[in-house]
Amino acid sequence: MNVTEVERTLGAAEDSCRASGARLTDKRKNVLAVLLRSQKPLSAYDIVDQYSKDYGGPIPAMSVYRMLEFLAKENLAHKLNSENKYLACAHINCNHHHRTPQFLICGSCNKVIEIGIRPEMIEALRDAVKAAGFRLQSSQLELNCLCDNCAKESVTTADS
Amino acid sequence: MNVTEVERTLGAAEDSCRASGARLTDKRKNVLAVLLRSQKPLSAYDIVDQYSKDYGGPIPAMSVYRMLEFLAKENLAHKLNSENKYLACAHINCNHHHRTPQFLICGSCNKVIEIGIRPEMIEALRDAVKAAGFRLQSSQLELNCLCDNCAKESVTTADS
DNA sequence: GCCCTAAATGATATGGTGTATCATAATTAT
DNA sequence: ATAATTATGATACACCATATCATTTAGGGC
Repeated sequence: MNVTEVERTLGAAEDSCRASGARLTDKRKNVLAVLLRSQKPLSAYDIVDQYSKDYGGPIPAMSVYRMLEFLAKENLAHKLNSENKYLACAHINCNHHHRTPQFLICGSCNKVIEIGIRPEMIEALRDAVKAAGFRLQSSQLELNCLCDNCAKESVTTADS
Repeated sequence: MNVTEVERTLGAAEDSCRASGARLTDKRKNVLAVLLRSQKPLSAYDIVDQYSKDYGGPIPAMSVYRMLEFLAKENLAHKLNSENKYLACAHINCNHHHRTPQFLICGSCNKVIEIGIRPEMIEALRDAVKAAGFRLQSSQLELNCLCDNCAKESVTTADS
């Protein structure tokens, strides 16, 4: 995400927090900015490193964890449970109604995209779970994939 | 799983390994037995602890990781990526054709069951992923759920 | 503005998780 | 029997996550 987009998204994040009465402090905003500028999901310690590069001073890992927790609660960031990494929500700008996201994770280049699977499909999943004697609590899915780019390369590599 | 069932399942595991030319050593079998006797998924270090209780001596964590890797490759155990825990495959005995499993994880009591979602649903998921420019690599899903038992209790608690 | 309270951040310590590396033991094949 | 492969042990270390207590900062009522 380029600088302009980051700025605009941070503005939207501020609006969103103002609306919900949450305090988007400077450091929380900086952590969000680090996520927004990253092309890939980051671990808490990745963020610590990048933060100190971007903002000229260290930040305690403990604080980063807390800020990530805050951002997740405000729906400004998501946690990838399968990787223990974090990424900015892809819809901070949009006025989309917020649905639980699904993530496609490229196992080769680690690129991740956030999608929204058709609600009917989620409902079918919910039914299947119910039939097994459980209740679906979260429809956040983290799917192990290859992006088309890496899929193409692996074919090329295999052929050569 | 009771003692008799464990014995029978270990026998099936031996058959399976013999068929594939893999070596199910005593310790690997013991690790599998620990998983079979457990009602819940175990971390590698949980297994280290339980192993030393059950077999009267310590086992290096490093070895447990390697044995789990072996068991997973032989489809005798599965890894829950979202929890970094392991459980025995539910179908070692059955002659089921082996499909990629899906797991329902109770967020309250940590009970986990292994299910097989209808292939058509998996295909629909695969299509949705493809439409987003990715290819689904694994159909192993780990779904955050409540088991009916815990769901009932939480309702009761809420009412009282 | 001042004080009080609550919220946010910092500092430190600690435990759990996972892997790299090299050494040793056991198994298999020739 | 010996060599090669595979399995296991031992040690070290890096990373991940949280608990705890101290300190700073922000907001609300006066």
